[in-house]
Amino acid sequence: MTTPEEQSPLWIDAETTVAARPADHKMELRLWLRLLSCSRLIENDIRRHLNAEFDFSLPRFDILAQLDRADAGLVLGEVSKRLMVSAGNITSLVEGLVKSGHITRTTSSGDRRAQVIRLTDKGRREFRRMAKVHGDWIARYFEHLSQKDIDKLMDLLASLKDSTRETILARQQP
Amino acid sequence: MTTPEEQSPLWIDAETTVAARPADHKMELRLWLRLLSCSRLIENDIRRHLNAEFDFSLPRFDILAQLDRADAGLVLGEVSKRLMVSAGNITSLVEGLVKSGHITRTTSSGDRRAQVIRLTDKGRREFRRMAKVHGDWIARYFEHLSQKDIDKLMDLLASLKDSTRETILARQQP
DNA sequence: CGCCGATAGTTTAATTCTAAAATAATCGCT
DNA sequence: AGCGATTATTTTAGAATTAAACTATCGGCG
Repeated sequence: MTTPEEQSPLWIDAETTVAARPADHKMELRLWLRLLSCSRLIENDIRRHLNAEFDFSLPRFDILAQLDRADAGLVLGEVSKRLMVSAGNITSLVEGLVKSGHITRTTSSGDRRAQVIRLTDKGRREFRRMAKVHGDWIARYFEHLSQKDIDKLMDLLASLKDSTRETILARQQP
Repeated sequence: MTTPEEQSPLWIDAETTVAARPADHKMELRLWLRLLSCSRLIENDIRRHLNAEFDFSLPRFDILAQLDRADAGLVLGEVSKRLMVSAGNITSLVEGLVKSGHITRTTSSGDRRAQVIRLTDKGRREFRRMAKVHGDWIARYFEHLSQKDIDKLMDLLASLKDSTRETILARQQP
């Protein structure tokens, strides 16, 4: 409680835990920034590749990727949720993908508010072609990590995702 | 090294390593998607908060954050590099921050091409006020993780960043 | 049935972002 | 000194993004 911070005071005992430290949160901030920079580094590189080699944008690719796993198609809201982007954003991307012939869009039979989108044959063909190369790029970002590190990272990120979700939820219902 | 992937084919022996496996790269792809979703989850939440509580945008906040650590100010290119966003993007954000009185911008004395930006008193004051709360938000995303997990995650993300950089560099010079 | 709150999408306005071309200044050489 | 390559930034055109207001539909309940 009375503890000075980041200078690593050696006299901190085992009871002086995270919660008991003063609220500087320097460690967590650094962790977040590190996470963000990994993410941007990779995302930017993927975007550049996709543009350069296939003349295709990353958000468009992301939508096709969601659809490739969903044979029955997906409702727009579901796509929005999975990609974690706003609903309004999906509308125009979908419009473009319909126009370019990669997907179809139909009103759900059960619910006339809902729009279901599906890959066309062309869409699936082109997505698969890109996805093959895309998988190779991705794997290379991790190629200097051991399998053990990769497994551990998987675990930790799963925990982080859970932790974050919980935190966000908790704040919405006090 | 010997780890089977998610279908757990028990017959894969110890020699069937990453390199020897067929090039599906499923594991790496999942890892990347998990990293991305942690990142977006947190980033979106921070953005919402900053907007709701301070009526300030995340990219603007990010620029102030860089400047708060740099008393001598920063050259635009350096800001662009650190935030990993394109140079053209910085130009207009800086313009806005100058207009709102949070930063100043002067031509570098040594190099008339370069523009140096610095926090104004107002900018520093307002940034610090926001940063205090911001630090608290961030810490909460990690609050369900042990200190050990946080440390491990720090390590692994550092390795990943290195690995990724190496991969990206290697591709540019064959 | 008929209203009412919730849900699915779209629209709108404004911001953020990128890639690529243009501008301007510096640096390294000869 | 001056030329050519490099570097720092700006401009441009267009895509992606969000929040918030709006429209249409659904589902439940009196």
